[in-house]
Amino acid sequence: MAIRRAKVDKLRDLGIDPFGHRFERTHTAAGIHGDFTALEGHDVAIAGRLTVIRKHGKAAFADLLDMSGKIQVYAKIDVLGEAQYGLFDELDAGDIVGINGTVFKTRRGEVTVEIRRLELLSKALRPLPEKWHGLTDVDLRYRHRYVDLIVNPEVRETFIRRSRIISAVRRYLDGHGFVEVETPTLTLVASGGHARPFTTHHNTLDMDLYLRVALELFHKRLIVGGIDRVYEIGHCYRNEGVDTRHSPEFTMLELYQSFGDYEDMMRLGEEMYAIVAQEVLGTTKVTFQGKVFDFTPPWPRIHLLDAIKEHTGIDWLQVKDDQEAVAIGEKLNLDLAGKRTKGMVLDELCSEFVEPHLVQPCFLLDHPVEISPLAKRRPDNPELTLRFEAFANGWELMNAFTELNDPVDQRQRFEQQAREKAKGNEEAMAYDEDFVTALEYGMPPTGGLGAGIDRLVMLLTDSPSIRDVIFFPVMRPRG
RNA sequence: GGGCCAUUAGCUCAACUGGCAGAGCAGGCGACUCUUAAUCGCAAGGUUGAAGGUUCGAUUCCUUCAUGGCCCA
Repeated sequence: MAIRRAKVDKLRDLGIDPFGHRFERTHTAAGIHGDFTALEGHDVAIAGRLTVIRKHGKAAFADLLDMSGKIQVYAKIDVLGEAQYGLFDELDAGDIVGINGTVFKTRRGEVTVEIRRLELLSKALRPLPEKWHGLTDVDLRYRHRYVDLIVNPEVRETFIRRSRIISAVRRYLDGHGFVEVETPTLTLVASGGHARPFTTHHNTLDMDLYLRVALELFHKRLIVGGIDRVYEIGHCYRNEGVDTRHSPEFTMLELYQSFGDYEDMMRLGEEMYAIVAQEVLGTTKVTFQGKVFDFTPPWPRIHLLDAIKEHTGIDWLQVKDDQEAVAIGEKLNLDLAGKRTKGMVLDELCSEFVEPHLVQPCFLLDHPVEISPLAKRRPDNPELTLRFEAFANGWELMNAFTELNDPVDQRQRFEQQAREKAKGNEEAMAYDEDFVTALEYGMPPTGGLGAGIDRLVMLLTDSPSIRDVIFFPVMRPRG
């Protein structure tokens, strides 16, 4: 660092600005590789970071990295002259330069730009990590993502693909008449999801606020207001543990369609995933960590209680109360610490005995009402709801229902959730009085769907950890 | 929250059973006009994550803590 700083001073003394200005590019690295036959012998202007430099006395090679990839550049004293070659000789790996030069191919067949004019655009004061092994320490990769992006090309590819996935989702929904909306992240009540919220404080209003855990209740207010089809892709925040599939700050897609139901959402969900995979990967058969998941619609529909019966032998509709549910859970050796209600036992039963079997994309249908406080009851069995969750690889990918639009029932569901909370379920849903008021004005029958974007990106980029698809995951400060 | 593992030079890693902390790359100086992990020579680079303990002696053994990873809840 001290040496690099001295170099900066030396360059300034020579009248060279170590932190240059605008540079007009005509080509990118990948563009030159792709169009070599037409470009051979022609002049190009490129800019980027020098990642390695190989000096040979009065000539030198270097690799220049721009967002499209790498291209070799060649500096020769005969061509550049003493002054410009001297500048090149002063450069370090990591420096950012602009180059005007001529495209040619070396004797070894490498497409290269012979430098005719060189401009230093930014001096690097810190050295890049080792050129062969690069940066592998995951802690450092997340903390210094900018370095990770410079030295690990697959990281750039992953995040570019993330962007493509999200635009494909937007294109699909825009094409189906959905209106993209933005709703508050700072809220008086954090409801709509089963999670503990983050709290914060507004100073001038002197009030506590919560970061949203879901988009749902604001979207349904918009449905009440007559915006027939809405969607939002945005961050939600859940104050809970961190592992390879959970991040406290994550990206959620939610969408609501008036006059529809959960059958519409199933068709929309499977079609959207298939189309996005097709657009981004060119196939609906997705390879993830050596396994292949086939997202081609239609996905199998599995009734939740059938799956429970199949994997545990229990007929859940015969379970009368919390006490009996807990007894069943204990008999199956479930860890029910703090879980004392029918809903919590069923959740546990499901994660333990059913979800691990849901490997290929499928829909799990018709959840009991006690774990679905925002979903409409089935007309043929009011103990069940018109709800589904989509699964693949044992992961929950979507959660959707025919939305509950009866304000009286909604009020009772919130009250039931409040009782759950009183019994120790910290993830029970918060009571949102204003949302019930909205329903009292009348909400049309509506199908709604929520999906974790990060998990979709993980599947489509073959990333084993959610932190591989979030640029700057939450980290503790280094000790 | 629990278990296991890791933490040594800017980066990637060594250091046998407790006995002088080392290498490659990067960086410095020098040589070299088609290299691509360029090559060759020279010199330099360290609070071994932190604190404590055992010991004549600790990178190594023990305890606590910090950060991260994997698995479990």
